[in-house]
Formats: sequence, C-alpha cells, structure tokens
Amino acid sequence: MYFCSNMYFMTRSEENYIKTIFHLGRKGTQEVATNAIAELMETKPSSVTDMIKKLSEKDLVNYKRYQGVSLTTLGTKTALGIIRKHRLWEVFLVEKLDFSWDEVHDVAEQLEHIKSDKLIDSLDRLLAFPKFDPHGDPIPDKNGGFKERDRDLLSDVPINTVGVCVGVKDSSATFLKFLDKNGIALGNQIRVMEREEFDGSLNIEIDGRNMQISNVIASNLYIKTNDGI
Amino acid sequence: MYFCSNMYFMTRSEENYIKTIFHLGRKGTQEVATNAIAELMETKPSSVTDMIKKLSEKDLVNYKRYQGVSLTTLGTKTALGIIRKHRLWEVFLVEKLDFSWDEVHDVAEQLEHIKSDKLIDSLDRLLAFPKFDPHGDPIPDKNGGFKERDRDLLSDVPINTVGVCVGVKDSSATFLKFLDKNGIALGNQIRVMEREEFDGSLNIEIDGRNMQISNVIASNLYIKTNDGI
DNA sequence: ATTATAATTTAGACAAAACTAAATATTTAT
DNA sequence: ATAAATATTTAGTTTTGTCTAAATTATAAT
Repeated sequence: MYFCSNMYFMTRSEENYIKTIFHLGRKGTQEVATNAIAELMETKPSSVTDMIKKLSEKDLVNYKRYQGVSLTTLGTKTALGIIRKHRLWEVFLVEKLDFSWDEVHDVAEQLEHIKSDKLIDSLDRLLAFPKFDPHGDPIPDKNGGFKERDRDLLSDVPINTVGVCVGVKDSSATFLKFLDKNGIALGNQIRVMEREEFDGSLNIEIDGRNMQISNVIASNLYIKTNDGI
Repeated sequence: MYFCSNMYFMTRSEENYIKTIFHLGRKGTQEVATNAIAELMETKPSSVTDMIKKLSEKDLVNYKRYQGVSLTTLGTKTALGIIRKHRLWEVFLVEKLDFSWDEVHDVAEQLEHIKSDKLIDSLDRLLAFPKFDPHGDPIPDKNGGFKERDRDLLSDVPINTVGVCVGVKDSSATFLKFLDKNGIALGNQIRVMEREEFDGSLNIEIDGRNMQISNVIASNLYIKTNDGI
C-alpha cells in the first residue's frame, strides 16, 4: 500500500467542496444538488460541475451527470478529517485563546487546511481529547469515529421537559451574540414552561430565570433530556 | 486613512516572496538579485520577475529593471508581521505541543499565513510574550519592533571565551538533529578550550563534558558572552 | 403529452502563478 | 574595448479555479 487517504494532496478548494457536500447531504450519504453547493459556497453552478468532475476523478465523490453528488468512503473519511481539524481548532481558540464562540468560525476555516497529522493529534492531546466543539457539535476522533449526541431541538420537546442546553443548530455570529446578550449558554439548565400555539414561542425557565423565546430561537437550540436512556 | 498595512489582501505566494526578500537582503534593506530569490524559493528567475512587478505595483518593493529589489517600508512591515507569526507558532509548537526544534519549520510555514490579528496577539499572550523562537531568533513585537540579540558565532570568539549557547545559524532539521544527538542545546554553558588552526575545529567544554566540534558546526552556533556590556 | 421552467452541463474566456525558450542587459575576462 | 559569460527580462504557454453565455437535460404545469 503506497497511499493512505491523507497522502493524496488536496487543494484548499477541493477540501472546501468535500466539506460542503458532507454538510449538505447528511454526512455525504445523500445526493446533493449542484445548485445547493453553488449557493452555499457562493460560487456558480458551472464552477461546481467542473470541480465535481475533478473530485470524481480522484474517487472522492460518486457522480453521474444531472444526478447530483455523494461522497465515496474516501470522500467521507476526508470530510471527517477536515471537520475534526475545524472543531479542534475552535476548541483551542475558545479554551486557550479566549475567543468567544461567535468569533471562532472564520479563523477555524483557515486553520482546518493546515496539513500535519502530528499537529492535530498533539492539539487534541493539549485540549484533553474534547468530544464537542464550542457550539456543541461532535468532534470526530483520529479514525473518523463520530458519535452524534442524543439531543432534541427545544422547539420539539413537550411542555415540562427539563434538560441541559448542549448545542446550537445555527452557529452564525448573529445568533450566538443574541444568545450571549440574553444569557443563554451551553450548560444552562432549561425547563419548558409553556408553548404558545399561535406562534410557537416558548416560555422557559433557564438557570432560575424565566424568559420568553420565539420559535425561531427555540428551533435552533438543542437540549439533552434525561429520558430516552 | 482607509487602509492600514494589514488590510491589503496578500496571497500566500506574495507573502513568501516578501519573506524571502527580507531574509536575503538583511531585513530587506539591501538589493536582492532575481536569481538569488529564484534559487532560495526553488522557482525560475522569470517567475520571480513576474512577481516582483506585481509586488512593485502594490508598493511592497522598490524595483528598477536589472537592478534587483529591496523592500519598501510597507514591505518591511509586512515581512516582520509574517516572521512574527512564523516564530510565535514555532514557540507554540515546541512549548505547548511538544514538537522538537527540528520539526517546527514546515508546519510554521503553513501557519504563518493564517490571517487574524486577534489570533496572533492572543497566541503571543498565551506564550507569555516570548522574545526568541526555538532556534534563538528574535520575535518581532506587534509593531515590528525587533531587537537582534547580541551574540557571536562560536567559530569567531577567542580561546577561553565562556558563554551560553543562544542560537543556531543553520536551522535545518539535519543540523538540529545532529545537535540533539550530541547533546548540544540552547542554554548550554560553553567554554572554548582550543582551536585547531589546520581545520578550524574546536575543543569545547559544554555543560561539563568535553567535546571536539568541526568548524562547520562552530560556525553555525551562536553564543552569548558576558563581555561587551 | 407537450410546453414551460428550473437545474445542470458545456464551451470558451480570464486571472494568478508558474513554466520554457528566446531576447536583452550587465558583468567579467581577455 | 570587445567578446564571452552571466543575469534578467520578455513573450508565449500551462494549470487551477473561477466566470459568462449558450446548450442540454430534468421537472413541473397545464
């Protein structure tokens, strides 16, 4: 065996496409549309087609004209490697460099392309092998192992549910800053008091305080409850 | 003032040229030859000419055809910014991630291009504002302030000189591994016992032990003595 | 089923950064 | 001072990743 997956050289652009396909097609298993990729990457559909052909040559994606793309096993492994790097760097920025959770994304987008296995494994060790990033998303391990935490959207749970806030669905700076402003953070204890049927807004008790949140907010907050197991 | 120096977008390639010109022409003040740049960057002279024209457009270098290049004030400032990042990352890799001094270079070459002032200033703070990198080279401060440590090549000092090993001139992995193998590290106490006139080799006492080193080795090791001031 | 609309691909062009080969300027040697 | 050698630049080409505009395929609507 001359090559392991990481030995193929990949450009930054190729890596970004792989990452996008992974995110759009739930872990790359689902077929993703050219236009969807173009929109998310703020590029043109024709550029996407070009790149997809290239990725297909390299056996990173499955592709048939007009049928959308999905990741191959190799593509998925590659995507998980990039996501691992992205999320570990995010933890580093927050834990070691005092970045706030709304500041990490852009820098992590750059850092995720640094190529060095030793670097990322040492970073993992320095951070004590974190399992989740600052937004509550799981960090794949060295082998791409990836356990999605059992969690629910606050908008989906029944009244009186009690749980801990463990993640956000939308991790845009705008939303995160809104949460900061309203004192909502990961780790907060939450109880759903009342749901307004008209607009889906919720009355919740969060770390003792009582507050009203819109359905938009509730449908972007994950909580972990005690039931299930 | 719409722009400060860091607001101009620079490609990775442009940054590498600026860095090379800085290193070749003692801090960019001296005129550097096209061929010298090409050789160091393992590229062709014609490519260098192309890039130099581009850098000249951006006011990063002074350029007259056939006359070589030097850095402008802006170019120097830019170079110092890149070198600051490179060296801070090296310290990080050694201090926090247990890299050895011969492993840091390639990764730092990648990390030095990450763009984020907050990142680099926080890193500086995390590392407690180090003044020198793992090879003994000075780290420019936030404003490009740069104080070269007062030091001498071991090959240049008179017999009986006593000093502390504070840096290496050649920081190639080959040389650094050689030093490791022979138990020579920064911080070691060194006394020059004897110089062999025939080949310039030295007999030195280093941290108690006695050893013989060739002139090639001696002319790549810096020591700090107590005289001067 | 046929047409209209939307999605996707092809063809051709461009900028960045490299290259080769040829031309030009500078330096060195006689 | 002139020729030879060396250094540098120019001109034209390539690759990567993007674009626009046109053509093709798929999907939705009547």
